[in-house]
Amino acid sequence: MKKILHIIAEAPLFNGLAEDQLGQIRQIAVDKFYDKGKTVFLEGDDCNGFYIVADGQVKIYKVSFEGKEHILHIYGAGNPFGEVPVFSGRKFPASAQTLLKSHLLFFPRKAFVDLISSNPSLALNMLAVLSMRLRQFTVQIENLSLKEVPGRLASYLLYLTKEQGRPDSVTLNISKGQLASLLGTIPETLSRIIGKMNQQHLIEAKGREIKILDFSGMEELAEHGKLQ
Amino acid sequence: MKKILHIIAEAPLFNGLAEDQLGQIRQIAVDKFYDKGKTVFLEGDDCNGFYIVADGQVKIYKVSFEGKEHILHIYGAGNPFGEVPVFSGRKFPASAQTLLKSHLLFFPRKAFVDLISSNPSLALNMLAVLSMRLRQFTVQIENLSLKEVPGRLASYLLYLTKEQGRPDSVTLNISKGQLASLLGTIPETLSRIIGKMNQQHLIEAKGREIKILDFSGMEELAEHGKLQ
DNA sequence: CCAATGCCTTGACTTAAGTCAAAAAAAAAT
DNA sequence: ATTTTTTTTTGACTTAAGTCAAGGCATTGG
Repeated sequence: MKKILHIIAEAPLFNGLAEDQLGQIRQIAVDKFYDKGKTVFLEGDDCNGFYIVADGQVKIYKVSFEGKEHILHIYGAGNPFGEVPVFSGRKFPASAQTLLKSHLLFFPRKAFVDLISSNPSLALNMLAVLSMRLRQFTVQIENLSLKEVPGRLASYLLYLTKEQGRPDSVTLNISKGQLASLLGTIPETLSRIIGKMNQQHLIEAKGREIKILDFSGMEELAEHGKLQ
Repeated sequence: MKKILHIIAEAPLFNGLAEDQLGQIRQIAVDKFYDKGKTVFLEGDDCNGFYIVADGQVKIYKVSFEGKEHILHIYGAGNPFGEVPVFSGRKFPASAQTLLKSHLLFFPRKAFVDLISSNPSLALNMLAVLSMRLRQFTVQIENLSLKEVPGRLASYLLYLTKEQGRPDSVTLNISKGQLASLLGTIPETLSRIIGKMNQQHLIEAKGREIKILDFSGMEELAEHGKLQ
């Protein structure tokens, strides 16, 4: 287990803060440990603070009336989540569950708000993080409303190549069922589309390993494409 | 034309701030006037500040490769927009255009960031505004990915009844074509769905005036419904 | 008053993607 | 290793919603 202070110092949210500020933040952070598949909070729960992933993986999701689940985000180490209701209100707008055994840092609402009130640079960092989130949401809404599923999948795979730093292959870090949910579709549809992309030599998918055979073809698909 | 100071004092973003703080904000606000249908900024433009609608109406939208437009938001008096890149980066993630003759207040980036740095309560207000935006986006994504168009329309109409304070009738403040774009669909589909809702005596639509005949039926549709 | 423009609706058709059911493959447990 | 369970794929079918094209309606201006 990493030292809390180290994790805090590495988190983008607290990037560039002075050492004594990091110390103050450490004071209010609470360690929490979860097994795989455990609920961190549920939509509608009262919010008494927010979390940062120290280690592991957490999904943020909503469930429809019929029980259909849609994953909004998947967060790994360094990412904060649940920070929205700290400032906007009292209830969580979505649910959170661990996908892996996870170590989370919990920041109690009141203590954190007090801290921000006396640390303008922390406030600015927080504003930057929320703005980035809004930007990502804009992209996600654009994807959902302007693109068909193949385009969304292509976008996601290209995003993964960037994140994983290899231009010609990616490794899915979630199951295909979860990926379907993240892309706003269902496993059957996703499976068929991956099959088609294979056929057309755009990709070569074997389990969770996916080779990108035609990068520019995928880019075209992500931008404005349909699959024949 | 309303006094700038008055508009500032009324805006939710600056709610609860002390008088001298409002004075400081007024110092940096710049008046801008636009005719109907004018572009305020385009996606990809460098962001040198953000806006608040003093009077009129502004749409925030994205355009797909094929030229299909999707409206993300429509903002009226009191609402800020374009504040995301002030904190997250340099480019606007979407475009903005006036729907009506509008009076906007412009807040230059640098001056505003300086102001926030010395005003923790302003920072907290700003955090609350961004959090509310994130919450709305969550709802919008949920709508787009979990509901079909009739459900999204029902949600929107019910939202309008709340906003306009009448439980049994609403007035659209935008054209049906724009409404279609806001709901992530096209005018033809919207027209057919309004027709069906009329047939089933859920609503009675005449031009931009829509009577809600069956409120609970609409609620059910918004929550988990399909139209027969 | 009538033309003209933009907005909305309707009809016929196509298609992307969902549902249901079952088989196949992979992963986990015994 | 073999059973059990979960995940993924495939097939047949249905349906929501998009496209294209034409017509109707209404608002504005000559």
